[in-house]
Amino acid sequence: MIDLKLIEEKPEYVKEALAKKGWEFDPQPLLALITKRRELIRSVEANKAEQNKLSASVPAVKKAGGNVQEIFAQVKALAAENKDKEVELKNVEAEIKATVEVLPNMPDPDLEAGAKENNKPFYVFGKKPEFSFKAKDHVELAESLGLIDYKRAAKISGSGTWVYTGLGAQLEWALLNYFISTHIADGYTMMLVPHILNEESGYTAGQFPKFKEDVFWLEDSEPRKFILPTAETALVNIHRDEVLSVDDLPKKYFAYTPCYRKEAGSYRTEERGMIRGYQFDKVEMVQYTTDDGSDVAFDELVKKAQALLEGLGLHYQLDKLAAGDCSHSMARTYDIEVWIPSMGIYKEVSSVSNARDYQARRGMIRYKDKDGKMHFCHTLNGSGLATSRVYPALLEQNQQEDGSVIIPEVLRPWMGGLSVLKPIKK
RNA sequence: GGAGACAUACCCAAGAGGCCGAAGGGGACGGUUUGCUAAACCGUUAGUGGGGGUUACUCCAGCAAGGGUUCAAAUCCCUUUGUCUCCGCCA
Repeated sequence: MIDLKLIEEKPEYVKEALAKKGWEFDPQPLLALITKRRELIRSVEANKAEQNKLSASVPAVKKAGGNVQEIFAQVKALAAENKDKEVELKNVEAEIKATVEVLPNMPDPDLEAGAKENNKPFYVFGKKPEFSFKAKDHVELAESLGLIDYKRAAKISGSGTWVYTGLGAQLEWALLNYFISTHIADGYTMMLVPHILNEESGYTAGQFPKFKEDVFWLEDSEPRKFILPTAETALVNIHRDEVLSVDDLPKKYFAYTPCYRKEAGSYRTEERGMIRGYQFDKVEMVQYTTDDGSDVAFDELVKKAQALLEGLGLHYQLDKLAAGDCSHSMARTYDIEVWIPSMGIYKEVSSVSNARDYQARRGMIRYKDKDGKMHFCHTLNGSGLATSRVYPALLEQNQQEDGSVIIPEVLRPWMGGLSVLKPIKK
């Protein structure tokens, strides 16, 4: 949520910032509502003060044997007078909220305006592997190595899914273990969270109301609940409606969960295999920081995500996203994109974002500074990492002429020391 | 899933229609005493959100949340949420 005060004080500034995200925002109607709200409050509260004063005098008047009925009538009249305005005030406040809550976060000033095409890769690790043989894509590799069963997944679930089998499952688990143990070593607190969340959690994270169609909803839960599309949604709500102490910040968490997404209509034919599915595994990092601590935290999260990929020895590029490509709730996002040889493109494996106080305002996540003053926290999140693109990249980038795939050294402890995946004979 | 009990400040807890923004205790903080610690004693300790005012200050809301009854609600009624206990079911 954008600070209402800021909109009121610098409407043009907010308007221009949102324009960089491709969002048309006309502050005038909102400003009119804010003025209206203030007028109503003034009038409604003056009336209430009058009512309170009269009511408070009742016991004394009673004791003195005065006419209490007269006071009752007066207060009743005042209340009747106020009624319409109170309703109007409520409506105006609801309207203000509805207007502001759908606005995306403002991008940081240094971001390029515009969408995807203005993203700027600014760091590259490794280089594109060159194959002296005809390279296979990851679907072919996964099947020939006996790692993944797409057919049976379709049978038991449907398209957009897969089953990790045998060493394939072990490899997936090895990746997750590698991520998890790294985060623990870096001092992050491990969390295992519920996968079914209530609506407020989606609201605070900023996924609602705008993206309600993108998640899976449970039909028979009351109130309605949804299945998390990312562990961020859970982690960023852990301290909802809390006042943290400045001494406890930053708080550093990570969680492993599968992520469930509808991905309605987004399937593209070239995105075969596990590039895009309804369910994928991800380890997610989240930090809560002070309002001046989020830039440092952001750099740390980006470096951590990079380090994970570098540990695997995979070629990737680091992208600074243009304003319009940043997530709805985010002021700033860097993507780490791994090279998928068969597709000839880089695909996102990690997205590190700084929400600044956008989520904290929605969820009333605050902290008290040394002087006892209240501030909104800043929240940040970053994947560390999603396996569903790392896995294909790993298979494809590490494939050998004989169809085998080298297992990165960091994963071997969880693979029983195995160093190479070999094709299974049919 | 069924039945019941409960929800008050940092914690425990009183409170049963006006005298309650809320007793009492603990804790925390400050002070006195003390060679230090402990103890004792004294004091402070409702945060928050929203109006108004240059300030002093003042008003409105707020006793889980949302409605209602009433001139007046922590207190009565309804709904929701959460916690606990018992029963059923179950990994």
